[in-house]
Amino acid sequence: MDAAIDVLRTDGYHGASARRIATRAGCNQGLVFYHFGSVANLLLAALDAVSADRMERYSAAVSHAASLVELTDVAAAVFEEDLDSGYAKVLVELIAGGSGDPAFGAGVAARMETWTAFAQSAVTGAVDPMMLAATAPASEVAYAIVALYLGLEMLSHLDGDRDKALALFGRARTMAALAGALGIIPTTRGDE
Amino acid sequence: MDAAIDVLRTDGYHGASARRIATRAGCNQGLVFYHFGSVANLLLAALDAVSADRMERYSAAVSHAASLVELTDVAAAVFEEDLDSGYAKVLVELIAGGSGDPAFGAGVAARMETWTAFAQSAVTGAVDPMMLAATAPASEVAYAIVALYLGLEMLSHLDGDRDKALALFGRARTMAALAGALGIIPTTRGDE
DNA sequence: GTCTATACTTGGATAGAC
DNA sequence: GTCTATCCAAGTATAGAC
Repeated sequence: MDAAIDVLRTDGYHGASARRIATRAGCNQGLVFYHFGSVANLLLAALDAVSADRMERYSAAVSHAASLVELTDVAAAVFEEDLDSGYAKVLVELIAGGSGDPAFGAGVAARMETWTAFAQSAVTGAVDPMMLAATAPASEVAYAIVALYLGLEMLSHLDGDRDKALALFGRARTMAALAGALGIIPTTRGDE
Repeated sequence: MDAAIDVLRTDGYHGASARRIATRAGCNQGLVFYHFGSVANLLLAALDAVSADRMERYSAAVSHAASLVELTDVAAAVFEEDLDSGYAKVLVELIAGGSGDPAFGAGVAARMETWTAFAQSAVTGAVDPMMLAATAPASEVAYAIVALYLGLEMLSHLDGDRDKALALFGRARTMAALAGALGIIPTTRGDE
């Protein structure tokens, strides 16, 4: 499974064949089918591993953020981690590659809901309920955040330029600080 | 080329082989290589055709929008068109599938810049320069818009649910109307 | 320009020895 | 559980007849 993640990272969905993964893992190609039944199952299992790993990191980072400004800081930090570590590529490759096969796409879609749920809880925890009521429900905000995050990861590793995306995180930070200074939003967040 | 677009739409990047495209076009597989040299070149040519087609539609729609509210309306309309017509799928498949091959990815990335440039001109045309100066430069806004648009298209055709994305466009419309009513932004836009 | 035929490669998946 | 060996399908690309 580590080999599957590694191959996805370096060779993409297209290159993630049973043979290549097995070679990377230093074992035989037949074992993929013995243990996972199919390559698609192995890739989904790899996605689960990556998701669990990143979710742990995200949860820890978000729980330490006491204000919206700090939240934008951790968002920028984990975003950069995703790009540097190649986890972003793994996710994007699977989302994109999987959209061809309906069954595989459904599996990926189900795993994305974990992330929208996480984003939603982060939003409700960090933003004033009054503010949400005046603008948009947390579920919509969460969906938009996940979509934006995904789009930024795609564009960033497509043109190999992470600076544009990081500039946006910096911009969000500035605006959050401004909103806090103006008293529009609280500078510390309440209990979740 | 029409066949290439059609195959990308129905079978995705994975299924877009020379054989299948040729079959769809009712001709022979060898012709792909005679006319385009490789499958990748054909796909890039198909992307150019789709992009030109959609750009024409987008430009016409945006030029008719006289206010930010109307701009959100046309954005929602063309977004739904993209999903229904399958153009969104073509784009997403190529972006995602192409990220595996560096050369192909570079070709796709170059074609994306056309869209960020378009988004930037739409932003500068529709938003008060004072407002931009106070928040973020048009280039950053444009990049964010393209990323969000891309992410929404991916998520929408991944889970087969366009309602969540369309709800966001409706929300943007409401907020634009609210901002206009409060006098934060002008209700009609100036010359470009 | 378009076709047939073909060489070559790679991939998914299974059977069976150990 | 892991290996070798193998089958079969599908892909890219080219050569050559027409």
